Amino acid sequence: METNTASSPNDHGNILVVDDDADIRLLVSKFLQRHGYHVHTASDARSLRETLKRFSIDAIILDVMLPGISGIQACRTIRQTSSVPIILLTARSEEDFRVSGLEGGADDYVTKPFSPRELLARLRSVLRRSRGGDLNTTPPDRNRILFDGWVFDTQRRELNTPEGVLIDLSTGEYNLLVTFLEHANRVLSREMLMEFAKMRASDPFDRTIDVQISRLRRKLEISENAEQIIKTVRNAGYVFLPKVTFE
Amino acid sequence: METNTASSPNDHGNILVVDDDADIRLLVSKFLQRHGYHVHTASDARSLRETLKRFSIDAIILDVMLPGISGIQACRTIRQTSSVPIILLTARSEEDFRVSGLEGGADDYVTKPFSPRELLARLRSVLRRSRGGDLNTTPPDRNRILFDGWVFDTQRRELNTPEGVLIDLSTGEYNLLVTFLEHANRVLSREMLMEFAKMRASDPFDRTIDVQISRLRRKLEISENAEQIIKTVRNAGYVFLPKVTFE
DNA sequence: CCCGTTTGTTACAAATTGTTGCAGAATATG
DNA sequence: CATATTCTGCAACAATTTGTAACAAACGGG
Repeated sequence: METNTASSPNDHGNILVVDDDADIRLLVSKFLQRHGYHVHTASDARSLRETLKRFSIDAIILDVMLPGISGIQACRTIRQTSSVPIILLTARSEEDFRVSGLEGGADDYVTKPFSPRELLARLRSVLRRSRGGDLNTTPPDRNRILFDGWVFDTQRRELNTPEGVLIDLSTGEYNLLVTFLEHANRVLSREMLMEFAKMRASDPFDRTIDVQISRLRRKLEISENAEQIIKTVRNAGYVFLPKVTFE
Repeated sequence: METNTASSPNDHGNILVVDDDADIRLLVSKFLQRHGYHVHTASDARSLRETLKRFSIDAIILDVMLPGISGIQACRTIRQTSSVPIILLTARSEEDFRVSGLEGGADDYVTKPFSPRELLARLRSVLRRSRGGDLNTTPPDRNRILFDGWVFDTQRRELNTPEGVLIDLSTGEYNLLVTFLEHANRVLSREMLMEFAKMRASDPFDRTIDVQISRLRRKLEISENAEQIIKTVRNAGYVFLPKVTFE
């Protein structure tokens, strides 16, 4: 078991990161430490249990795929003895896990590959709700997302321009935008985009995504705000450029 | 038998949670405890009886599916010796249970998967009526549901626009709206909608639900309030957009 | 049994998404 | 630097999915 409890100026709480991939453990740990959290790590179910026994943990970040045990199982096990907030890390195309994960007692989930910024937002939200004692009362509040002055309401599925004009999005445009927002500042391949945005299976030469991007861009250009939002990366895919703020 | 009587600052009463699924017992217990109730739990009919004998219980939350005994049976049995309020937990597609459950002496029911918020609302309502001593006089008062300024009275089956105009709904429209309200902000497939809204079995190409949605929408558009309420999700189903408040 | 109301069916219109082709941009090649 | 090659943008069209009017069947109250 690794315990990585480097102290930080302001202590926002003890977080336990559980993942069998050492890279991810390290990445997440460093990031959270920089934001004032104490971080413990564990790589399997056994060390998870031990850490929970030995330390007072405020929240757990848990990969759904652990060697030997599913994250859902782990989730239930934890829930038998504790109501500590849990955020699941799910790989793409594991929507089933996300649903059953929430049923299994998780409080929120983040899809890999995730932006640390998003993870942080979710963590804060979960901790806030946990302290308020109403973790199960309110659903995960992933509803308002801001970028470049735009406001996107995921609950109402509406998009407002910086000028406050309501733009309406088709289902496909909505799915695509959500995908970008959840993986902002990262180059997404056409393949990933199609999968995340729930489009139907992609032949290698499928240009559907290009057309959908084109349609989304047209709507995002309506604003005076001249900044480019979705940038093409030749031979790779597309990136969503603006800084994204959750909630 | 488990007894889980952690004390809470304000004591709102002793609740007995009966379910064979440990996860649900735990989830519900924690939640109710956080809201100031003493919680006892039982996993089968025998421990239910024992708990009732040993403690003064103010309300029972009872899963209809218990190993060895139907919740309805349990309900009747309890009623032979007590008039304690009972809330049934029913899985979906157990509509029969809901009806016969109320006949069997239950005071209200909640359909799984349920929001803890809704359960709490029902529990409060049942306790309030119980203390007033008029539990059998008045039907379950799951009556006021608010969304986007609209007021829906399930008892009278009436819907009022934000302007206060009364809209009347047919049975089918009522069922559909209730389904949406109980599962707001969630994409519901046509299949689920048909099942929940008690329409007759659905062939894969049945468009009945679309037509019913269309009819409901027409009534919901009467208000000046231009906001869209039910949104179509292509290839998936429909979502009810507004935030819903039970009271 | 009649009649008004509600619900189910069907057909066609409208909206959305997928496909293709070509023009133009970006990059590689000579 | 000129040209060839590859890749992307997007208009135009095709296919799919949804909206809803219009009609038929089923229901319910006298």
